[in-house]
Amino acid sequence: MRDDRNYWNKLEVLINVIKVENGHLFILLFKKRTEPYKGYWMLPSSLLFTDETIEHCTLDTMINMVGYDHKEFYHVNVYSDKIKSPVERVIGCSSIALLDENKAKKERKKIAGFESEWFPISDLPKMVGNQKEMVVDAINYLRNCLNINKVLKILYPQYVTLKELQTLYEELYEQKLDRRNFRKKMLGSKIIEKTEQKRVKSNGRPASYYKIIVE
Amino acid sequence: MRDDRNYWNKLEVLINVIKVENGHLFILLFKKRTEPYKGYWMLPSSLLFTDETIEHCTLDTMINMVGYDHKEFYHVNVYSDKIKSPVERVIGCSSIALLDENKAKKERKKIAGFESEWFPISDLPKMVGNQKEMVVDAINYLRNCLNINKVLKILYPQYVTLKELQTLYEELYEQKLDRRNFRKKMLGSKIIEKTEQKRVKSNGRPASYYKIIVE
DNA sequence: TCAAAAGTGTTGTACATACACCCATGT
DNA sequence: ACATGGGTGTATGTACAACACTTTTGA
Repeated sequence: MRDDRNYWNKLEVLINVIKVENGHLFILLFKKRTEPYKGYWMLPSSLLFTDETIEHCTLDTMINMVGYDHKEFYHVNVYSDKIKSPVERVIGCSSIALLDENKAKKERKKIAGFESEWFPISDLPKMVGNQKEMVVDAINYLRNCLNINKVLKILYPQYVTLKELQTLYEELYEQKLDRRNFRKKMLGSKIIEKTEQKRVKSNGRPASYYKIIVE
Repeated sequence: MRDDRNYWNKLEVLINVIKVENGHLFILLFKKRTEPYKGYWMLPSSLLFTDETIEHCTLDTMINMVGYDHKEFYHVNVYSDKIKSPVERVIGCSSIALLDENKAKKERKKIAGFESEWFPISDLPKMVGNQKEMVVDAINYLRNCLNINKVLKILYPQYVTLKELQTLYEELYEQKLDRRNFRKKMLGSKIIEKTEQKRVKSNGRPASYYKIIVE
């Protein structure tokens, strides 16, 4: 039992909380108020208790630190090489939480003592340790490993305009698309369906809302 | 420092060592010789030392337990919920090692005391704990997350026949393909290039060898 | 000369691209 | 009436699917 000590390690879970707004992706970061890295931004995270599952710890962090009632997470990667704290090595276990549009707009409970802000994924602030690399990994995971249709269904549980979808595709895959061809492709692929509702605000002609139909 | 104890956890790395033979994928497993799960098969694995990186531990396991000089690994997932040992929870950190065809044929040093065998990925034996699920996850990762062209380049560093490639595609994506269309697509996609060499053995007409050209 | 596997060509269809004009609304 | 963004159609090219016959080898 004594030489078990050689195998003790600390872990923390880190969450890439991601929302969409007008087709643009944003990530929720917290400002660090103590040294080291005072003033830098960081992912929401918690240390993993002995015998606790990573899933449990992630959920707990989401509720108690981030303030969303959200249960679906996607594991991205594990980081054991970079040293965040000068005292000891902590293994980082990073995941993605994809918020649906309505949840992101309304439901968050702000937690006292944590200054937080949404950042566009294309314009991240200075971040603690190797966490910027973690965010890049998470976005790549979103892009390459997750099924785009399911992602859309999660982000837009009710309805969405074609403009928003196109912006999202363009941002995610980093290429401009022709509006007319994009529309044809989306409608032809049977993953969206026109509704009778229309967007109310808007400058020019009101856009129709479409429903995402997957599975 | 004392209450740090609440955060101590044990980790083990596990490796899905995968090779290809005649277009079919195989995984290397070891037979467990002690209870619990005596006689069941398991992934090569080691406990992670304090402060050791996962990458280092994985490499070490590859050399000392598996017997290949192999350096490229792809992280798949982390498992903290299932209990493999009745005594305490160990967090499993699983990765893939894709062996190139020649290495898999020749270079392995057998390690004393470990009975091992290659199993087709479609026909796994009874396995320790939740490890069969880990293998399924790894194959899905190979299928969905890794770039197929790079995978081919790794598996076949020198040359390959179109038949082998087609078998591999069919096994990985679980669908039959038309031989003529497959050939046209591969040759048109510029990822392979005909060589002057031909396969020597073979029953019927000898197949040309093709070189995989990526990047 | 036969069996076994490799190699080749044509045609129709579906999908992607490129591009220009009309429509519904708020100001 | 005009500015703003939404919505539509057509022509062309490219990629893929379906399909049957010929070639090269070993036995």
